[in-house]
Amino acid sequence: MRKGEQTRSAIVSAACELAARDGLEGLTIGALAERMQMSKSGVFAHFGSREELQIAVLKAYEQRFVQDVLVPGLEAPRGLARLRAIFGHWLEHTAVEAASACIWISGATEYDDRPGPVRDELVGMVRSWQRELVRAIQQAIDTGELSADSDTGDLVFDLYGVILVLHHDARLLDSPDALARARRAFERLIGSCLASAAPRSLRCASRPSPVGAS
Amino acid sequence: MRKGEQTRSAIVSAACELAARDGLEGLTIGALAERMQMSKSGVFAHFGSREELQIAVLKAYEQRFVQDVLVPGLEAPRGLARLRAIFGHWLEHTAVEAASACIWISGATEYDDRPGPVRDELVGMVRSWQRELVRAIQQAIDTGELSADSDTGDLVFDLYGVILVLHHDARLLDSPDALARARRAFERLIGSCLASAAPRSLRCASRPSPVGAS
DNA sequence: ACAGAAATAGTACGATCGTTCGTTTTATTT
DNA sequence: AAATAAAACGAACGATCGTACTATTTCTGT
Repeated sequence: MRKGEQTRSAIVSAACELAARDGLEGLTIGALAERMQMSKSGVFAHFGSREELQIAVLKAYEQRFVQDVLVPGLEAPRGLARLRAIFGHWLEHTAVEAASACIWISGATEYDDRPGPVRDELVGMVRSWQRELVRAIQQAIDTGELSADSDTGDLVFDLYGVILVLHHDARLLDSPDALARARRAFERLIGSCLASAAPRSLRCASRPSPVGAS
Repeated sequence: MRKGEQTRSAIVSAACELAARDGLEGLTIGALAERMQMSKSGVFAHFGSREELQIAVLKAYEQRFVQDVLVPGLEAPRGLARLRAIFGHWLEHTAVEAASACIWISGATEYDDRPGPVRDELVGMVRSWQRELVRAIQQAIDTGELSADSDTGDLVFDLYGVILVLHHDARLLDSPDALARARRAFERLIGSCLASAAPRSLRCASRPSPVGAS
């Protein structure tokens, strides 16, 4: 009963790499078996269906994502520092993994028109992550660092956009500037939500000069 | 000699719809033939290979995109008005087509790790479109409407991010607020680049209250 | 209307897909 | 060490993939 779980997790690990390259829909049991130097049926037996394999990959990815991005972020104190830390790790996760794609992002376009258990799982994970972001933002509002009239939904929307376009430009367009642009975009977004000293009616909009990102 | 081109364009048109649902990699000649009520070989003969079919779909999409977004945008006078018009049409194109995906966006994640002629074609189109955006932004700087120290590359990056996250949230998450959030994000981005009366050193960042989008 | 060309159909191929089933090997427990 | 359970294999299934080939139909120019 122990050997099984061991190889199963090895299979899932290899499947994550394949799915990062070819997408969850491009993940095939045959290719996975070859990579594991196992028979197709041997691999298949661990999951019972391809869908179960895809869901297992998604769950493994979420676990790693949380471990890489959220957990280290939670070490920073509540408020703007934590929000910066979380987004910083998210940026790094996205940029470092410019070599291997994010299956939440590739899965988004694969499954936005494909109902089923895999899509449901994916949507649940993304929603859960966005809820986590809302919480971090709200805490930064509660500490008074971000302005009280900041729209948390809008800010999550904007932050997610930065990650998506970073992923897009770095991977598809091979843009070497993408990470720097993403950092500046983040700083500008935060800057526009800062609870500044000036009353709102006196404020005006401008692009802040680049400042060191966390 | 005429019937051929006629049915070929009908095939491409149908292929666009299939590719919007299943992605360019999910597009199969068999499904396309069935939808056209033709034989596989009959469809195949028009292209010679699947890759050629995919490229034909990409070209057709670009043509429609330019017709829907750029051409109507060019009717507005050079400068901020034109930039607003172009982005407005782009938003509409993305949101209205929330029913059918953008194959540039889905293709980005499909081909960012898959070299070949299809990817090359896609990258060329996206780069070309981003160049068009840079031009529109530069004109808005030249007219003095946007501040001279605005980074056109950064702004294109940010605008693209807004479109990507709109596509993401509207289609995967079924978010009804996505379009409104995208409009606000655009207004904020433009606002941060406006050549305001105050000298740069006196400016401070803030989220502008929502204003009517074009 | 007829000849020639263009367009479509039909059939088949090898490959790969996810999946099933019975067998054999390997690991665990008694 | 023997008995039992778990795990991996091997072969085969029907389906579908893109593509090659030849035949047949349909269009087109005269």
